[in-house]
Amino acid sequence: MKELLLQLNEQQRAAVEYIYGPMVVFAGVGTGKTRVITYRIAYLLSLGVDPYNILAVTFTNKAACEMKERLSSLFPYKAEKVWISTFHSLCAKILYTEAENFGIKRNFVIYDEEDSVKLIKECIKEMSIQHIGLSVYDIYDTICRAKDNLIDPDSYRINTIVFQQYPREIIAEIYLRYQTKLQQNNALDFSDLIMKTVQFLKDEKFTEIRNKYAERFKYIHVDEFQDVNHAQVVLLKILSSVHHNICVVGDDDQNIYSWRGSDVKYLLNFKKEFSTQDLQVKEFKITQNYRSKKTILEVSNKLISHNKFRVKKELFSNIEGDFKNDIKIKQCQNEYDEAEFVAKEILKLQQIPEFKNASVAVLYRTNSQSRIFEEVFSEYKIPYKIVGSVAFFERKEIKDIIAYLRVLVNPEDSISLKRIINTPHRGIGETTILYLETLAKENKTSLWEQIVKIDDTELSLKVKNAVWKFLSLYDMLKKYKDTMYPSEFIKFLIEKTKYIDMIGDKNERIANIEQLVDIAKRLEVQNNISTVEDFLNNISLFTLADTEEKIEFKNQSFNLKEVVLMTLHVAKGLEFDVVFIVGLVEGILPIWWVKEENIGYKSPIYLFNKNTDLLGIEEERRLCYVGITRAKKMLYLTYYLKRSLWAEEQPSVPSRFLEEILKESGKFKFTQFNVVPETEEIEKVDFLTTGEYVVHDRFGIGKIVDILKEPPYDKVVVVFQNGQKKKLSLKHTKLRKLKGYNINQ
DNA sequence: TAGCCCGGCGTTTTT
DNA sequence: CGCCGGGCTA
Repeated sequence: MKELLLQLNEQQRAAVEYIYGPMVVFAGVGTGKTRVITYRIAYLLSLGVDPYNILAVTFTNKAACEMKERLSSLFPYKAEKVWISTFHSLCAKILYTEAENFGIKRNFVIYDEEDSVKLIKECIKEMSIQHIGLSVYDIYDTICRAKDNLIDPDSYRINTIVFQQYPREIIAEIYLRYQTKLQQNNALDFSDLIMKTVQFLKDEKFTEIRNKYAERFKYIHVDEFQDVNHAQVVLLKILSSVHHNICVVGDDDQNIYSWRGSDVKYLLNFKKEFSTQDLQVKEFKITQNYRSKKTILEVSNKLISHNKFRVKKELFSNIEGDFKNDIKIKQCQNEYDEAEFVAKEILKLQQIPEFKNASVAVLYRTNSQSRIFEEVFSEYKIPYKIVGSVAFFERKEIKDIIAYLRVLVNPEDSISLKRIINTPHRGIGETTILYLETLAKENKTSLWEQIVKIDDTELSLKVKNAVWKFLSLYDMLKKYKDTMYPSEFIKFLIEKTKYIDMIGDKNERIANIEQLVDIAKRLEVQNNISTVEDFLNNISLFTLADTEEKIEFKNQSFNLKEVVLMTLHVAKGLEFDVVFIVGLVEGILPIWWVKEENIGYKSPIYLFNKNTDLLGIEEERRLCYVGITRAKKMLYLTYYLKRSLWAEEQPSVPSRFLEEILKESGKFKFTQFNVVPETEEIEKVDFLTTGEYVVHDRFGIGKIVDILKEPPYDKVVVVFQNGQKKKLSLKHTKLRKLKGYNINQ
C-alpha cells in the first residue's frame, strides 16, 4: 500500500489519507481529481474496508466505466464489488430494487427526451392552448429544472420567484398533467429518477429503507461535484446521513452544465452544507497540473481569468514548453478550409518523431460541426472516431425496436405503443387511435385496455380485423420473449413483425439494427443480461457519450491513433496530446444566444426560456477553458471568416475568447474583421435586395436574407455576424446599407 | 388510411 | 438545408 501512496504528490496524498468525516477537494484542471478518488478507494480497500460499503458517483457512464477500470487495475478483485455508477443509474437501481416497497410497478420504463416531449404535446393538445410563447422543448426543460429543484406541480403553481411575464399557471397545469400521464404510462423521465428516489427516501413511511442505504454507504465519493443540482445534493445528504463520510471533488472553473440545473454554489458551500455539529468538513486543495505544458496552462489561465464569478487559483505545471511551437492559431476562409487545414496538420504531425503515436482530438461546440470533418477526413484517408454524434439510441429504427420491447414488457406505455402499432403499416391509423384514446379516457382505462377490448367498440370490421391481427402478433411475441436471449429475440422480432421487410435494402438502417444486436450480445456476455427486461434497464441510461462510431481506412500509412471527434461537453475529463478547437467564431463559441450581461448563475430557475434566460458568457468561457485544458503537448485554435448557414454564407468574426487569450501577450499578431463604413441611408425596403449587407448600431453587420411586405410595416430579415437572425422594420430600426465590406488584416 | 406537397421554422450542450 | 405539422387527394 505504501507504493500506492508514493505514486501521489503531497497534496493528493493528504486527501487520499483523510478517511474520516466529510471532505471536499478543490482540484484544479489536470491535477488528478479522478486519481484522488480511485486511489482513495484503493486505499480504503487496502485498509480492509468492505467494498460493499463504498459508493462512487459520477455524471456520465463513460466516467463510471473509466473509474471502474482504473480501480480494477489497482485492486483487481475487490474493485468489482464497489458500487460505481452515475446518479441516474444509482437511482434507477434503487427504484427497481425497492419498487414493491415504494408501491410502484417494477416494470416501469424510462422516457428519454423524445418520449417525454410527445407526452407534453399530448397535454398541451388536451388543454387546447393557443400560444404560450415557449416551445415544447422549453416547457420540457422548465419542468425538468423544476424537478431538479424538487419542486412538484403544486409548489410550482404557488411559487413566486417565477418571472411574471411567463404563464406560470399554464406551465403548472401542463406539469401536473404530464406527471399524471407519466404515471398512467408507467414511465419515469430522467429527472424523475432522482426526484422520486429522493421523495421516497425522505418519506417517513420508508425510514427503514432510507436507513438501509445510509447504513450501507460508509464511504461516499462524488466526482465533478461542480455539476450537481439540488436534487442530487439532497440525495447525497440522505445517503450520507448516518456516517457523514462523504468525499467530493470538483473545480468551479469546469461547471458547464448549469443549463441542466447544476449550480456551482453546492461545491463552494459544501463546507457549510455538509458539516455537522461533531464533524467539520475538511477542505483540500490540489494545484499542480500534470497534464499540460506550462505554455498551454498559461493560455488557459489567461482565458479563465476573464470570468468574474470564480475562485482564484494558482495552478502550475512543471512541464516546459515553447510558446511558438505549442500553440497555433489559424485563420481560415470558411469551414471547409478549416477542416482541410486540420487534416493537413494531422498528416504533418505524424512525420514529427515526438508526435508519432500522439492522441489527437478535434473539439467543437455543436454536433453539427462534425460533418465537414467527416467529409474531409475521408477525403484525406484519416481514420477517425466520433464520440456521441447523432445518438445511436435516438435513431428511428432503434427507437422502434426498443418500443416493441417496451410494449411487451409494459403495454401501458402508450407512447411506445402508438409508435409501433402501425409500424410497419397494419391498417390501424390515426383516426382509430384517436377514437380509442377518447374511449380510454371516458372509461378511465389505458389505450392498451381499449385495444384488448376492441370487440366492444363500434369500429368497422376491417379495422377490428387489423387490431386482432396485431393482438395475435403481440401474444405470439410475448410467448417467445422469455425463451431466448435479447439479441436473438430482436432478430426474431424484426422477422415476425415484418419490420425488416419495411426497411428493405436501406443498408444504413440494417447496419444500425445489427449494431443493436451486437450491443445486446455484448451486454449478455459482459453484464450477464439474459432477459428483455434486464436489457431495457441497461440501455435506457445509455446515452450519447457511450456510442462511438469508428471509421477506418485500409492500406494506410497512418501512424497516429485514430483522431477523436467530439463536442467540448463530451471532452470533459479526457486528455489528448494534440487538441484542435475549431470554429472559434462569435455565434458558435460563444454560442449566439448568450448575452454579455448574463454572466453568472441564476438559480434556481423555475421557468426559463432558453433564448433569454439563464445562460451566460461565463459558461461559454468555461467551456472553451475545458477544451484548451484537454491538451497536453499542443493546441490549435482555428476560426474562419465566412460560414455557411443553411444555404447562406455569412461573415463571421473571431471569437472574443481568442482576443482575451492574446491580448497583452504580444506573442501573436491578431487579425480582426473590420468594416470599411461606407454606408447609405435606406428610405424604403424597395431599395433593398436579398444578399445585400446592412449595418445596425448594436448588432453590427448583417446580411439581408428576406424582405417581407407585410402590413402594417414592411420588414427585412437580417442575419447578423453573431449568428442572430432578426426580423426588423425600418420604421423602428435604424439600418444603413453597406456598400461593401473588407477584411482588414 | 396513407402518401404527398407545402409552408414555417429552428440554429446548443447530456442524464 | 432538413424536419416537422397540417391539409389535401387517391
